[in-house]
Amino acid sequence: MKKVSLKDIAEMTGVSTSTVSFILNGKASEMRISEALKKKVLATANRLGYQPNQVAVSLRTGQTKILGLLVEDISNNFFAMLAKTIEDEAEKFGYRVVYCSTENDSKKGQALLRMLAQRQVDGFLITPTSGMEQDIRKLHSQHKPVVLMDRCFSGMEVPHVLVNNYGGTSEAMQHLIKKGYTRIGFITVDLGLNQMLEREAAYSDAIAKMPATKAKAKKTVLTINYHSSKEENKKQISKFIKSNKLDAVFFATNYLGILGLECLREQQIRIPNELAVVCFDDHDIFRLYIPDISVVQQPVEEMGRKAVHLLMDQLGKERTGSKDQQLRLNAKFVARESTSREA
Amino acid sequence: MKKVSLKDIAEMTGVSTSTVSFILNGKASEMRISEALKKKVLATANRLGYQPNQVAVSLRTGQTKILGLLVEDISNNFFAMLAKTIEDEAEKFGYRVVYCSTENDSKKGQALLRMLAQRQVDGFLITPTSGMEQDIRKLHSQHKPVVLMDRCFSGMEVPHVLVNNYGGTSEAMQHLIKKGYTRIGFITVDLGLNQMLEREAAYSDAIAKMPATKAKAKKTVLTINYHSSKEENKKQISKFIKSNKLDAVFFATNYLGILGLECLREQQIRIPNELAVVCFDDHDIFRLYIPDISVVQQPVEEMGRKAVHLLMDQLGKERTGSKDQQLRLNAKFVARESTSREA
DNA sequence: AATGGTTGCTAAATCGATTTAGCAAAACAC
DNA sequence: GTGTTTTGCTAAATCGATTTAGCAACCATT
Repeated sequence: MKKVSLKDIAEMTGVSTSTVSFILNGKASEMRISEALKKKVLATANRLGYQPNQVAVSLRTGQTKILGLLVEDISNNFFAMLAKTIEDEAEKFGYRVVYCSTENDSKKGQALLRMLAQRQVDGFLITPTSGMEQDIRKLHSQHKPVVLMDRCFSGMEVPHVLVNNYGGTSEAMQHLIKKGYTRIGFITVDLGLNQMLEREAAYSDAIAKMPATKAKAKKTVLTINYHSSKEENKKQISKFIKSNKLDAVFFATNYLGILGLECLREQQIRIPNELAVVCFDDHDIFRLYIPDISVVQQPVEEMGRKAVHLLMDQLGKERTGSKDQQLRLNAKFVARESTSREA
Repeated sequence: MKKVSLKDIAEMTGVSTSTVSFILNGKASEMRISEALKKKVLATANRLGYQPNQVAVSLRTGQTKILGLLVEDISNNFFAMLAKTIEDEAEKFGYRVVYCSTENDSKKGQALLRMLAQRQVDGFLITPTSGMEQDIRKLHSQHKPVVLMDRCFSGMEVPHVLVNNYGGTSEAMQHLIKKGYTRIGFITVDLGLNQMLEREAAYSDAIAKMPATKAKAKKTVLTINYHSSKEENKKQISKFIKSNKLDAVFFATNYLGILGLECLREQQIRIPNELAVVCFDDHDIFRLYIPDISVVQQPVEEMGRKAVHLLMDQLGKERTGSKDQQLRLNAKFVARESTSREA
């Protein structure tokens, strides 16, 4: 059982490949192919189990019907969910998605972008890392359809879908302050990503605006080194919490929060009585933890869907009303037990 | 800035496309291309930023250098980890991996298999669902390289990498029995997957062999409906535990365990004092939970690597010593707090 | 000067589809 | 019976690479 090509069917039925192609692509009547011949060709195609070679189709049509999705780490829940919604949404438009993880390594990111370009993907969906700015600019200048997600570069006119990091963080900070926490720390990561900076800015502003009665409130930030070992980072976190006598801590992203929980567990620090915890970005772990952890939820599905739509706009799939090419979606604070200490 | 092709370079430098192709593929000396010309072509290729069109290359060479990976659900941690190791390992052999999730839907699984075949992937890595048997047989009979992982069909001669489900489960059961638990329940899912059946068989055998002193020990199994709602399933679990007065429960796979934790949390059942918990397959949540959950760890990395190796063997990359085409790797029980009640 | 061997490069086929332009035969018009 | 249309189909170009077979031009040999 070898592979069956158009030519095989053509030879079997004694017609030309053109005719077979027309029939199989539903252009039989348009091309005035007789009903009898159509039936015959369809039947043998079916019998032989013909499956068109997409590689050849792509070469000829110039379309692969594939989108490239570049995320930080596909095994991180946030990106896995994002990938899933994107895949489902893209399918509705007849596109497949191939995912790649950059692991925050700009060399790897560049290599992957190049690889996707060589594979002739029809469009790019990217959660960029700091080193990718040049490459993305280049893609965009070559008129390749590109959409950025979750983060972007200031001053870049590329379409993107972001989250209202500032608003979500502010909301969470208000909650902590209202609950009477005064020594609130902020733990972030040194990737220079602008969504992290926005979250930190909201934190700083919230601290600065704290009622004067709580006079001693001060900005207290720990910036974790992304490439350090887990153990080293846990040590840092525990030292940060203890030496600053914090009563609450805000983690800027989900893996920091998870690492934090691991650290608190080892240090036997009780949540929320000894320390309140909030994390940006929800996760099964936070929902299931005892006590469950207050979080700022990101609109993952909406982000994925909107991103695909922005890309389809560029691919000429003119969905109705494609107005703004740069979106910002709202994040939502969800209060749970981790921020409600017993009176 | 349009796309640059071989032909463009050929015209710019005044040579034929053949020559350019030879040079860019490192066959310059083999084809006795003069050093001067080689330099010139390389220079202009570089200057124009030439990137070969992989679609064309694939069509011509008959190789896409792409492997298709079909898993149950890429957002499930186990499969995400598996995908990651596979991706890394495949890269060493010059292959890219595209992942797809079947979501245990055999229709979707078939559609994905067909799609991957049409895209001319060079090989398949599959965690099959029960409905895929026919399709996989067909692939194998067409001499397409295929490797199954995690599960397989009895009597199928397709290469695969499995886990010693029976051994891992037995080990966990011994542990529970030694700890004095007597009313041990088993919760599985109705997908008819053989790895689940093996785990259940180990459970049953362990119960049957329990010391006679613990006379009342009886097989107590709940089979969850995969497609039921989460709420319905939680209700089932809670009823199962209460009505059977269980003192320990074994979850056959990670999402059941996670669902179980959620359920126990809502029912305010304390672990391990009221109920001991063990789950097949580790997860961040189990490691971080308070108390942390005893699990049977699967050798994910090893499975991924071995699977790629089995596939490479079929692709003729003759790694040294490719002996057995059907592997079974050991699972390891890890005792944690969830199975050690206070005396 | 004829022969043979290198050297350095190219023409053309090929992979498997799509699509444009056009051809022969039949049908119709008058 | 001749001219025009319509019908039903096909030849050939094309996408962008790889690769086989082979052609000139030059050199060396006798």
